[in-house]
Amino acid sequence: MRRDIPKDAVPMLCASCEGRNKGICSTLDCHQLHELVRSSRKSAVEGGAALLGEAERIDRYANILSGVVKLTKTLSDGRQQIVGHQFAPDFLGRPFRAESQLNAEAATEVVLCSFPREAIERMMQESPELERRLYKQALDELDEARDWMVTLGRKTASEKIASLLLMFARHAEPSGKAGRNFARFDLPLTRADIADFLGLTIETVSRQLTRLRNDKIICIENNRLIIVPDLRRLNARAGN
Amino acid sequence: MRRDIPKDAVPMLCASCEGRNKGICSTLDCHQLHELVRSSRKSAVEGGAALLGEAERIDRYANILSGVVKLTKTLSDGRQQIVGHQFAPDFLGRPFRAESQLNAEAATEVVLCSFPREAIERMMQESPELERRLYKQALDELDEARDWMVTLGRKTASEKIASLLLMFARHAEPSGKAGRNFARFDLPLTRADIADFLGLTIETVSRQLTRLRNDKIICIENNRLIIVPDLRRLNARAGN
DNA sequence: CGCGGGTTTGAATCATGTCAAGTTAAGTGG
DNA sequence: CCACTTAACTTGACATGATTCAAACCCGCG
Repeated sequence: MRRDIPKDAVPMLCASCEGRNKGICSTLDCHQLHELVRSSRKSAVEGGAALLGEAERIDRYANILSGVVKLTKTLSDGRQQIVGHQFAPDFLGRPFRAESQLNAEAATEVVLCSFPREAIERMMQESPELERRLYKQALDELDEARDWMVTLGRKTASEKIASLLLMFARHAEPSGKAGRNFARFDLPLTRADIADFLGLTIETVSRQLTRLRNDKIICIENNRLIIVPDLRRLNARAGN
Repeated sequence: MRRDIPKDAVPMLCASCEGRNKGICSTLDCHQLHELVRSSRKSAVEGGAALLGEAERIDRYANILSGVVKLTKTLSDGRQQIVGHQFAPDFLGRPFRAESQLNAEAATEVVLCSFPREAIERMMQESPELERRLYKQALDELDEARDWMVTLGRKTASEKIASLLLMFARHAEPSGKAGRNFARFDLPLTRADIADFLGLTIETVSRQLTRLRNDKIICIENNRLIIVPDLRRLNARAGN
């Protein structure tokens, strides 16, 4: 390996990186970090870009440094369903499987730090902390997927919309106190995306959004910026 | 610890146990197995029994040795959704969280081998193989949950029913060649369970089942035993 | 100015839910 | 062995929420 960089310092690339602070890299020591950096690659992609296709070979995993990624699945006749969203500093990838079972697409502009599959898998062998960290993320994603199953299976259209807004309100809130009762955020999804996520049509999404607006639960500016004056009222609409 | 049992032998309890062969215990050596056995408890519960309540403290995890467990979530007004099923030799539990976010209920008679939470968590620290095994199960469950999200969000009632039957056909097939094109199995769920899983009503479930029967895709005997003469035709109905 | 993507709105249709009877099958007790 | 009960399931008629199809709108951009 290389000698010229002090082993006890964090690589420059990582010093100010969110992945390093909160993501999976927080489990790595300086040595491991240096090793990973050697094969890692930082990249930015614009919204709408495909990151990974269904049944495609996976050769790189990545950390999401900023932006929102949507995970989708498609039926043979074209019906589509979003099965999850990932935010910084999530890890993007499905260890132990060579082929992807879903599509990953940038919903907004996304910045990634990617590394070869083998690098992560080797490091996972060496570092139980890393593996545990990944395990925990998988469990969290599982909890989340199951929550959405309830929403998809049992909620009405307007409850679905309210639930979605609530999720983004929680994620967008710039780690402001959790107790906050109002929210203001950019919806990173088109109506079509929302429909795909909630198992609805764009028309129904549109109708329910205007209903929420008429009832003064939300304000919509520029079709994208959402303002929720009273999160409790929105929560009530979400059926929880 | 005890001395009279040779450390290099598999504990009697485990010798013929499915968990030992295919479950998480397959990652443990004899020593670890002996340690776990000391605090483990084998139990059988009849169908319908609650294994774990929402927001309940978790103090024991378990291996499922036989039977089917259903995992459910409930909205405040009583609407219910099944969010997953577990079969032998799955591990039942949610590490790293003291409170359950879901209900677990025996769908059929179920035999469990349970152990204290701490025992597993300690052993997870010691054995990366065990942790990896659990991680893999979590990833599989995540894949499955996402598959069902597509079904819940985008499929019609009859496609949902067909998908469910297909899942049970796959799980029930006693590891007969995967290439098998017909199946015969006991439906371990009531119509109400099916409805709760697919986000439908029992009436719709009943109607779609009779439709499948009229179309000769399935035969139903005793309201419980399902025979599928041609899995490909069923698969076509499932919208894949 | 007009063009196109994303969005909203309206009216008609359809799938699924709701409500209400029946049916079947499995006890249970006389 | 025969009521009687009960739970699970089926079937029918009707109501309704969501989709479909069609049209209009809005707004940034060439």
